[in-house]
Amino acid sequence: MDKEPTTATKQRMLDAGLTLLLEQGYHGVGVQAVLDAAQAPKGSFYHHFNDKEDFALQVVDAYMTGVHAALDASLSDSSRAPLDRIRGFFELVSQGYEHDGYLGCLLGGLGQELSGASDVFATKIDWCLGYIAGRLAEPLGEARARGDLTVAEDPAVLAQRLVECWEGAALHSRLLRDPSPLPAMLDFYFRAITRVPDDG
Amino acid sequence: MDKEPTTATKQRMLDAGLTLLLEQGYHGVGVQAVLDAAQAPKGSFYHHFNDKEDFALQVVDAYMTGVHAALDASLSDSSRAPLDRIRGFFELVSQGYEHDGYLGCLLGGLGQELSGASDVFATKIDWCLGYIAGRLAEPLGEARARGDLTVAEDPAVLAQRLVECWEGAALHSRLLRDPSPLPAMLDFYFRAITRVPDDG
DNA sequence: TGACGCCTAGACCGTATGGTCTAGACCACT
DNA sequence: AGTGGTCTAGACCATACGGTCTAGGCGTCA
Repeated sequence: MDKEPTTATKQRMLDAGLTLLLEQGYHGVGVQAVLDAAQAPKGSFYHHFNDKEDFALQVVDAYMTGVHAALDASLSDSSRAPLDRIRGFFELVSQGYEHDGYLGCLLGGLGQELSGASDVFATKIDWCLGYIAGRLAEPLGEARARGDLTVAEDPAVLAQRLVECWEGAALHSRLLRDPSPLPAMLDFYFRAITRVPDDG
Repeated sequence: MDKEPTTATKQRMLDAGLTLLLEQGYHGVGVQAVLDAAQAPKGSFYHHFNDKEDFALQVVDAYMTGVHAALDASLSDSSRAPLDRIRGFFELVSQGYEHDGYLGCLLGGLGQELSGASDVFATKIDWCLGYIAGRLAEPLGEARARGDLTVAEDPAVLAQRLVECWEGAALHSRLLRDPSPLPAMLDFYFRAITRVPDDG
């Protein structure tokens, strides 16, 4: 972590960028809008960031900082069963969505918008989602070792599916501006990999 | 179907729009780019469309025309089991994705990009995805009636989950420019609602 | 106190954008 | 032949965009 200290102005711009990019997307947000929201002049923007793309990438980094924190907070709690830890992670994430008015996931949003035209973003977002899946694979492996799972698939693969499912539910949540698809999808996913389905 | 006949020029613009919007998104595509791709002058664009938003909405309609065709073609084949018909639908959709270079789903793309700032688009895309889910609910209901399902949930709810799962896989496919998440997700989903998982 | 580096400040620039406007080609109908 | 509607054609406009540039405030260290 040999990062420079990140001045207050830069942090304000990143914070504003997080909100604005989530709501309006990359091309929907002008540099000026970030400046206005962060109460900063243009000079500061181009002092701290090479260009708009660099800015957005750093916003993604800032977003991932929060994700890391949520992952660490949830997955390390060894008093809970592995699958419960995963659930805890997504509950934290959901709380973040609530705070933003249920606009879904920044990674999904920017990924959809930019990955068709920008390899840089496609690679970055894919890496981020893959990282999350990688972290979730560990408790999934634990769960399998404990015999909690009723499916035999590689935990890494199961984790990929989980993240994909979540992103799909997050899109629906964004369209509805409503959280309901999120826990519904989690329930569906966990039932799929654990309990034998019951047709009662 | 009391639609006006849609001139060749208008159709060229819609076709170009489909490709361009899928690749670059709404804000990433200028009207001029559509004009160039369709070899049409600006006058034609604003003759056939009120504005850029109207154009994009009509591109979505054109996209849905293809979806309807795929739904009709797949779901009506009563010689196949209901779940096989659903699989057939997504196989057709996948072929469309292949044709476009695995850029995912236009509905997911525009939904993510625009639904934060435009209620019109949010509502429209949600309606489209809901319509697809509605169509898929029928064969799911049939499957349940036949005893093919091992879950008791409402077919409409299961169909919602399916569409969400698919959109999540389509995003991953787009990021990777690779189809592999699509059949993987379908396998996961169908296993979840049918066969008892096997830990062999 | 002078010099240097970091950061703020905002005027300014070239370009591309969405959208308008007028002119005219083409076709059907009378 | 004349007329009206549909569609093509592209010059044109105001604005907003991403990005550059110079100037100045401010703290630090010699």
